Amino acid sequence: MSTPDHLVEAAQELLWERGYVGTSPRAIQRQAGVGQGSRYHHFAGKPDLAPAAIRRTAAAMGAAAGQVLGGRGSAYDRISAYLLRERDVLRGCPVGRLTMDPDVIAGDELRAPVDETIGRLRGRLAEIVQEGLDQGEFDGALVPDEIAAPVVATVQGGYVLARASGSTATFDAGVRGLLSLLSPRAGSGSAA
Amino acid sequence: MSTPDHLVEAAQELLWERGYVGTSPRAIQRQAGVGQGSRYHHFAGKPDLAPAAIRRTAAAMGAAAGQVLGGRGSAYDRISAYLLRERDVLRGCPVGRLTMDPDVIAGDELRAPVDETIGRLRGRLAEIVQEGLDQGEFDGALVPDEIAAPVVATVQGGYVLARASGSTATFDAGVRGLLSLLSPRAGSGSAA
DNA sequence: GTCTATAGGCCGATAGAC
DNA sequence: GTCTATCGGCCTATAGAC
Repeated sequence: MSTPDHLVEAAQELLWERGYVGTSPRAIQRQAGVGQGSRYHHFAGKPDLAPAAIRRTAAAMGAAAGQVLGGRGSAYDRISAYLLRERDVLRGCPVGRLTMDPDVIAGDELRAPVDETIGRLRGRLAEIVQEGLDQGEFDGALVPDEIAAPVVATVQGGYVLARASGSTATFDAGVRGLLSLLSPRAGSGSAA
Repeated sequence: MSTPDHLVEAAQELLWERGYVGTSPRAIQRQAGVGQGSRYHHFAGKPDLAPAAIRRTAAAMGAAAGQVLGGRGSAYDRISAYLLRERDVLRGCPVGRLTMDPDVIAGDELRAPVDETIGRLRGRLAEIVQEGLDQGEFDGALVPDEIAAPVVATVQGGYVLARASGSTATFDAGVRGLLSLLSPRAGSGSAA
């Protein structure tokens, strides 16, 4: 792997762990094991390195989510697969985490990749809910966009619960609870 | 108001906006409009000031949530009141936000007030869900702890969605969607 | 109880050798 | 392309005057 890639990867790790305000370019180069000159040769500064790292993280996240959601089961099965997907829960979401950073939210360059990744995820989930509605799998009163939102939010908020308590149990409880609310058996569903 | 209170209040504001790693003692004293000597007279340093600020914020949040949840309507009505409660959505949750901070999570002194506040909120919501179950208001298959979690998570995750998109619309969509899933009319509920 | 001055550290960025 | 040296800035914390 080339030096720029090393730097971007180190930046991804630190942005995930400490956010934008907590990540110094010095720490990035230290983590990447490269000198100061090398870093400045490849990147103009933090405002140049951070977007590259965020874009790469966002792309990886989007691809992983897309793969889970692109399966072949019922709508409920695919949403379930997304919610139950393996995660490093106590580390939180490398993309969603950035929204708590004022410097990320302040400008479009850093915010855009975050917004697009989460927006696409919501859109994809809404499509799947619509498919479920078409199949009579869900209560016809449900609005796809309004179901996609709490699905994503339960994951993002689940990280908050888990990190607050220091345990993944609360994340898991949230996922199970949301699935019980979505369950075709629990809703009036096609049987209504 | 006394000088220590000024400092704690300034710390609360900055911790909400920029988190622990992004908040310098210097910025706190600047915001409070006091000098360096005054600050060090009242507080030993950031590890002394931050817990005081976090505890006060957590107490205020807990009291506000308790008031909304202590109403007299049906279980659904009280959960609905909590979810629809007025919020400064784009600023996010002053308590939940802290969970994304590695320095807050690292030690018990800063994490404990956050954990207790969120834990009590979950517990209170679970009690209300149990009341709803007792009244036949909800589907009997629902587990109180597992419903309380996505309720809190939808709020916490809703902040992520809203801040990512720069709009409160996604937060509102999540709340509406979750309420539609909880609605006695949509579930099999007492009619099952 | 509050001020100013100062010490010492880390940071971001640049300059220049190799 | 990578290094080391260095400047200027902001920070945390302390010391001492008032």
